[in-house]
Amino acid sequence: MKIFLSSAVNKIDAKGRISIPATFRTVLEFQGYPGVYLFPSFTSKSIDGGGLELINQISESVERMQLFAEETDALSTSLFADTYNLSYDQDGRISLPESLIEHANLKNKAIFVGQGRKFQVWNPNDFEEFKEKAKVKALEHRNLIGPVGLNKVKFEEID
Amino acid sequence: MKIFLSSAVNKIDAKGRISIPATFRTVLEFQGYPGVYLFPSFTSKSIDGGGLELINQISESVERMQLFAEETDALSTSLFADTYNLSYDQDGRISLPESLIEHANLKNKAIFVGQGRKFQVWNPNDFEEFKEKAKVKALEHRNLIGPVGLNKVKFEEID
DNA sequence: TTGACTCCCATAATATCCCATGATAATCCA
DNA sequence: TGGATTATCATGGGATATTATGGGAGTCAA
Repeated sequence: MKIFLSSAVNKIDAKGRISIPATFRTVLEFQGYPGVYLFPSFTSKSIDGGGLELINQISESVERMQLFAEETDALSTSLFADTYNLSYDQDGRISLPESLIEHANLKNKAIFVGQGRKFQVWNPNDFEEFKEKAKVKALEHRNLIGPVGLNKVKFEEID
Repeated sequence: MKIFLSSAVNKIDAKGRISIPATFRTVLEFQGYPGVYLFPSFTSKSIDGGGLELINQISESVERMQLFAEETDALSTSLFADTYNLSYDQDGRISLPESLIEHANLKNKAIFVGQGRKFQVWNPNDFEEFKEKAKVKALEHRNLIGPVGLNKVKFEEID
């Protein structure tokens, strides 16, 4: 199984384009579709991204939930209304929609952060901040982590 | 799998025409028919829209209720009487019927909102309101969804 | 005629295609 | 092994295509 690993800072050029890291494109194409799915993260000022597998998981779970019509509308709106399916050009670049740029506070650089099944896109500064805060939190919970000193911290969102 | 994703605000021009977003047209045409099905939403002041797949799903579920002939009649009447099958011109525009415009309180702009297997058309202002409420409602269900459900952060040591 | 509705064309903004470059990484081979 | 060649990648920019939208001209019915 191929997953999204490591991170990379790329430029947003004058036309608003940004390269998706080649390693991420490999994963996306492995999933059977030459494009990427992006939506604002619910929990942070960043963009969540993934391929076919991610979007399939989401829509299947919506279908399976058997909600009342009203709730289905509400749920599928907040899931799909801000989700974009962008196909990248032959150089691997996409142009991000305005609403995602705003949500993630992106200027002229963005960092792609691998997170296994999905990845995130951050303003590099905001991500550093997030990392710092997370590290502090981790230190507070040091006793849960183990006997050895904390060298680096790996961040991963789980359900 | 092609589904209705993302959202776009388009203008209703002096002649009453409005463009269906190109991405939505792609989905509609993928479903095998160059046209769109529209009907007033039961639960909100908006228009429900979709292609062949949506209308097939609806008629199938109506037929499955044949046991209760009377109610089926009532239901199918209210479902189909206000459903319009509009084909768009070569520029991708339709003219909305008066009854739908009224139901959705449309003025000179409308937002097309992707919801997976269907989409909705709203007055942009009304939609903003709905979206806020939808977010709250959706959060109640999000933890059941899976990979993007209410995320916690997991801390883990690596070398 | 008038008004409603096509079909067709014009346009401006944007997105995409295609090629060039410089930097870095990978490969090769004497 | 080390130096040179080749690939790969991110990025810049010109050319082209697509999209939303405005408006003209033709059709049809009342």
